[in-house]
Amino acid sequence: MSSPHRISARTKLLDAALSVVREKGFSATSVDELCREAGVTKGAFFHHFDSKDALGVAAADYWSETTGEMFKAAPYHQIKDPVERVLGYVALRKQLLDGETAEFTCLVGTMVQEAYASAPAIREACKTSIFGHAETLETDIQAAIDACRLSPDWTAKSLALHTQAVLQGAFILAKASGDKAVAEEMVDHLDRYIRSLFSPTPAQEA
Amino acid sequence: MSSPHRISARTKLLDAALSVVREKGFSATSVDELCREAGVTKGAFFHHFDSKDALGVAAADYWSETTGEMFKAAPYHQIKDPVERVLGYVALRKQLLDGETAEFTCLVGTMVQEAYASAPAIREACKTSIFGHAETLETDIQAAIDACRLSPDWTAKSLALHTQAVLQGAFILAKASGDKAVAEEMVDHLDRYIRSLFSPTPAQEA
DNA sequence: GACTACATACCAACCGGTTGGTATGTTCGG
DNA sequence: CCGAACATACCAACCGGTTGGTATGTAGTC
Repeated sequence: MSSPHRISARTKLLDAALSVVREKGFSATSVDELCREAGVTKGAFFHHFDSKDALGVAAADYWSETTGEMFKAAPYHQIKDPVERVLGYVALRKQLLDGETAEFTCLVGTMVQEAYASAPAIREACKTSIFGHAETLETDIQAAIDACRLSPDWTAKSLALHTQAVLQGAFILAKASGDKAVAEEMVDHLDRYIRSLFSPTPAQEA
Repeated sequence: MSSPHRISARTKLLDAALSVVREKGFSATSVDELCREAGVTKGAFFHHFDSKDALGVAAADYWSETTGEMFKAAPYHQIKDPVERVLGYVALRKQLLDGETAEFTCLVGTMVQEAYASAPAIREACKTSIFGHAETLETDIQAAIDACRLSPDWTAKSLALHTQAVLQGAFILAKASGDKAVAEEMVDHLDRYIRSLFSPTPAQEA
């Protein structure tokens, strides 16, 4: 896997894929362009990946790994109160909406839109990435449900997925408008919704 | 515009674009395939559209028109209570999650992901479509705010856009999982959020 | 007979993928 | 410790098919 070489062509190609695919989409990105961006030749590409689709799968897995490590190391995990921990995650996601559009949007969310029907392997890798990340949130949400002694008519899993849906939708609106402020407002609504779910309401105090 | 001919090649091409682009994405859809699907030749294509990108813009506009008419004729508009009218829209969106994935997902949401950085004209057309549709909701949301005598720290516009973000995100999760039930759950969360915003809470009864 | 609405035939550029090859390890019997 | 046998990582050139786009022809309508 990790050879003692400086930086392998494989890693350079995956890094190139993260930036180029997020800017132009998967099918609009050519293998030649990926190689140019990575500074390697086409021979190197097809030495490491059987096909362009295989690169797509590897890129999704690479995305899961790198972002997974980043979220795992994030400070919000140290918040004691489980509700505040969930809100800490949301705050982090808002904070991450920085820089150019292609830099804060989601690789797998972009790819799955193009590949869900034509490239089953890519769709599966994207599903694993999104739903796997949601699972890391699910634990905290369940802890918050337990701490508040709620018996909601929604599940921790569905709320975890909802956060991902809001973020993916926010990315689309940011791309359409060219304005990340819109995405920030969507995250604010998500924050408000989660607070409402964990705040006692008259109806729930039966 | 509307010639007396049975169905013009232009319309056939636009209809073909709606289905093919939603299934394979914009750049993975070739002009040849569009022509094949529409049953016309390439000459007809470039007679009606200056370029493939121009077809993309026209398809986004066509999408705005057709879906716009559909929503305008929807029965939820006749609901008297403004809050229930907004919830009626959400219920309709949930109801529309039917059939194959490519049949209920959003053309412009799919296209803008690929074109936002490389095709400004397409991005603009998609922005107009999404934000224009949100505006039709904004009116009802504002009426609901007024009817409930709320002074919220969010705007009717941002909530209208939030509904679109949730829906777009729900489409992505449905594509990734291959399961529209996930999308339905996301819409349920949206419904719950909107109800919470228009329900009086202890904090707001000052 | 001019104009619109298409069809036919074609092209240069680019696409994903393959080829034959080299340079640099790594393995292991003697 | 040596060197044959093999593996890995990469490169430059090339291939057939497809791409978006064009040039030209033609049937029907005002």
